[in-house]
Amino acid sequence: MATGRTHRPATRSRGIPEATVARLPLYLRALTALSERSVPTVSSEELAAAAGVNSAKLRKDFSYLGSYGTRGVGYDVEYLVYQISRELGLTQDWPVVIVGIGNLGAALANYGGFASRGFRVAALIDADPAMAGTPVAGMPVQHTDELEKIISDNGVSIGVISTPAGAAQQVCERLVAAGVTSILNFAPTVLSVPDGVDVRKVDLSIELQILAFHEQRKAGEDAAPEGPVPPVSAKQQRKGPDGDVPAVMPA
Amino acid sequence: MATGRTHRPATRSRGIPEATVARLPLYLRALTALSERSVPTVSSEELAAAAGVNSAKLRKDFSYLGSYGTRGVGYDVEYLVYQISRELGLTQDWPVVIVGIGNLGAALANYGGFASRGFRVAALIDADPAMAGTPVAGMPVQHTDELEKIISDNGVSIGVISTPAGAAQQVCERLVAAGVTSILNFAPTVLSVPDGVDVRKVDLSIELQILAFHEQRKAGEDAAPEGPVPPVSAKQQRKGPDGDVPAVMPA
DNA sequence: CGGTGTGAAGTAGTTCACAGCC
DNA sequence: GGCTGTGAACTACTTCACACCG
Repeated sequence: MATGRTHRPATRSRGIPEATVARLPLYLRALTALSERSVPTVSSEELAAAAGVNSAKLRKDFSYLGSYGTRGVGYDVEYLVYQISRELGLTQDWPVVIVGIGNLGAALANYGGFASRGFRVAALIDADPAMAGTPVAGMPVQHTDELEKIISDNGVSIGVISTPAGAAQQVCERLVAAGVTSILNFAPTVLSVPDGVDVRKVDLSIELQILAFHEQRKAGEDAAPEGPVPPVSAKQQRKGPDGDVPAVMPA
Repeated sequence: MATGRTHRPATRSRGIPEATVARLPLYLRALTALSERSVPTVSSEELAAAAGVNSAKLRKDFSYLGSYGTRGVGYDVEYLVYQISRELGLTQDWPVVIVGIGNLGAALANYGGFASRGFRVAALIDADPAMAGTPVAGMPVQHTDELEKIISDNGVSIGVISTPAGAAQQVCERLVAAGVTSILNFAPTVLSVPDGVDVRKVDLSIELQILAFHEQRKAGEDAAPEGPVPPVSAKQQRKGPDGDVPAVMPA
């Protein structure tokens, strides 16, 4: 999964578990597909399969929202789409700004999945004056100087950061100062934000590293390559978890 | 957090909890930064702050890898960098292919964070013959026809899918058939794969939807807009979780 | 002392299995 | 008969708090 989060750990919003919230968009996507094919109802089993989870989990998840199904029948597709959309807050319009219009920022600006879910790209912002004017995804790129004005004029509360790592914290602070309270961070840095501001992090290289970990396991335990980095100083014993770390790197 | 995962739930790789694995790249990044500033040792407290977690969690995480710290002192930065890299399998070279060179694929191809961690982009693949030859990030884009040959010639075991949703499952199947066993999926679809293949999913719009959920809470419970979608038929009672769902949408 | 390493306690999330309703 | 909704059991993860060691 994409990863990281920074959350007030108390006040778990109105009793819906975080893990459930994270799956609602998945259900919503599956339901939307069914809706487009004019399927009137689904069972938890079918919907779970489409969303890639098991049916007990799905039923438990829905039970936090209310009793929206019909025993012996299943769930009404249109009705559930509406309920989940409302729960997620997608029945309203969310203006977002994207800061940092490099390759990734441009990809985000062009990404159709935003508009289709109540998210509206209110502005594209970049620090490079040379980009100003050049349209990306049919919108003009505006200069960072305008950031505060754009945020307040448009009532933006969600910001996307796709700048280089070095610029991210500073951009974050300006966004927050201007009134943004939710941030989606693509820059490979830990952002620090005041309480009350949510940060979600998407980190491409972290995802690959997690895959590499599992991939390595599949390949079987090969001998580790020689250990180039000695420890602080001579030590007596290093206990590896269960017997790797041959005899190479410590002592 | 980026999201989704598809894992053999048994065989939790050699006893390192999945949640810990997901944080190792974070620690590694923080350690690398310290290493570049030639800091010789860190305490769990300092490192935890840099990685954005609490120190108890960090110490527990490291305890799964082995006893790599020194009581009263902290952790040797270089040594830990090596241990975590090795644990994650980053001491070896991982050739990856990126399939689907649209905006996002191009962004990924240009992303520096891959190369710096043992990941090498072995090929860029796209279905559009018009793209063949046009270099992206200094590499030629190759046609999908070559996919199988590229995978086996380069011994690729990790594939990145950044195609449109409609093409993703088919691409996935070809990758798997050709020998790929780990997939990072950016397409907004649930991929189905045989056992033994890992899929991680990064979904931009899901992350925004999760933010919107929390954002909505902060704004306070406003009246929900009128409910445009009636349920299956007239019903007696709908119990919302604790008293929303005014009187509008059911019955 | 100071800071790691870790059992024990606490909390969150998942799965089971079945009562209850359509 | 079929399928939802949910307590109860279980598993995973986190946090506490302190023994132990450099």
